[in-house]
Amino acid sequence: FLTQPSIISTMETQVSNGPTSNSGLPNGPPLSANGAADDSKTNLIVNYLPQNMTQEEFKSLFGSIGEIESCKLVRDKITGTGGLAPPVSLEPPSDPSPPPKVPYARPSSASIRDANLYVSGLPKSMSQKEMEQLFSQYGRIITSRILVDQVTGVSRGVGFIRFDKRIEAEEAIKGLNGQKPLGASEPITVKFANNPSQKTGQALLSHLYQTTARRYTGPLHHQTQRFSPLSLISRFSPITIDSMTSLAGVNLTGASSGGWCIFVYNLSPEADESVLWQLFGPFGAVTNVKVIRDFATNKCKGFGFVTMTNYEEAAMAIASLNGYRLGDRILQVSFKTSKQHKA
DNA sequence: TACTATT
Repeated sequence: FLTQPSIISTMETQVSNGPTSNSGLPNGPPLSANGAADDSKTNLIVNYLPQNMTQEEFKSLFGSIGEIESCKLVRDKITGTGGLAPPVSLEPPSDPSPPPKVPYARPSSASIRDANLYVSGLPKSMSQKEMEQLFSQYGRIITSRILVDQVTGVSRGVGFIRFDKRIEAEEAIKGLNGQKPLGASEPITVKFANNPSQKTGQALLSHLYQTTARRYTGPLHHQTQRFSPLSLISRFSPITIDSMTSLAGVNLTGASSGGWCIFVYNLSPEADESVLWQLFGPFGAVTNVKVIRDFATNKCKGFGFVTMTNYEEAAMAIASLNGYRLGDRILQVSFKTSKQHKA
């Protein structure tokens, strides 16, 4: 049931209002006091659906369980890809009834919107349970997650907490943002999470910008280096670099399941993602670029990150772009290290 | 001005 990782992420939970009219049939949805359909026990939310699943496939999946009154497959507004949160309405459960295999959809209301928090700087040793314990003092947690490296399974120090109510999330930010968890050496950052569809749009626009810009600006001058003999840098194998940096007391964290992460320093305040695409793209497969910006000014803080799939191409990009003059600045480019630069 | 992280 799990999907392949993709740059196309699914949309934020979007719960339909479900059935609004009573069918009048013996098995129809129960009515609340005001006569409106009570779908609290018949409306389900289903996450992590395959992105290519169709409405028909989704319906037939649940149709084998019971009669479906209505169902909706929620798709990303921008990409049209599916994958999340179609409310399904089934006949009311018998009493007593077994617990549902998928959670009931919560009734849609303004008070539960924007209650999702993004947490970074978590100690790598902190478990999801421990994170929940930290946040549970501020309210009822609906969902939580800690992002992990897909290969090693180790925490990336980043997670999500969705509270039942927005005011609970606000209180958690006030209480925990910038605070050190018990025993932690670094403070955590707690903020409202981005809406996934926003990020999807940004990624698409970056890509679009990249491909469109290339089409009209013609070959970049780095492009020839893409075909340079790789044997020249073969002595810089990952193992060699690892052993060298271990001796130097610097940990490389450039390598991960997502590819090789490159640290780019001395970007101008006006730098944006497209400049990183243009600089690194000619050297090979670039899967991600990120310019780090100041929250208040939205200006680049002087550095960014580029992820490249292949080690040889990443090494060639670093060898070529470290010391490269961009405008009036000399770039410093290296594999990302785990901590601050050491001389 | 020196190391992110957005299910």
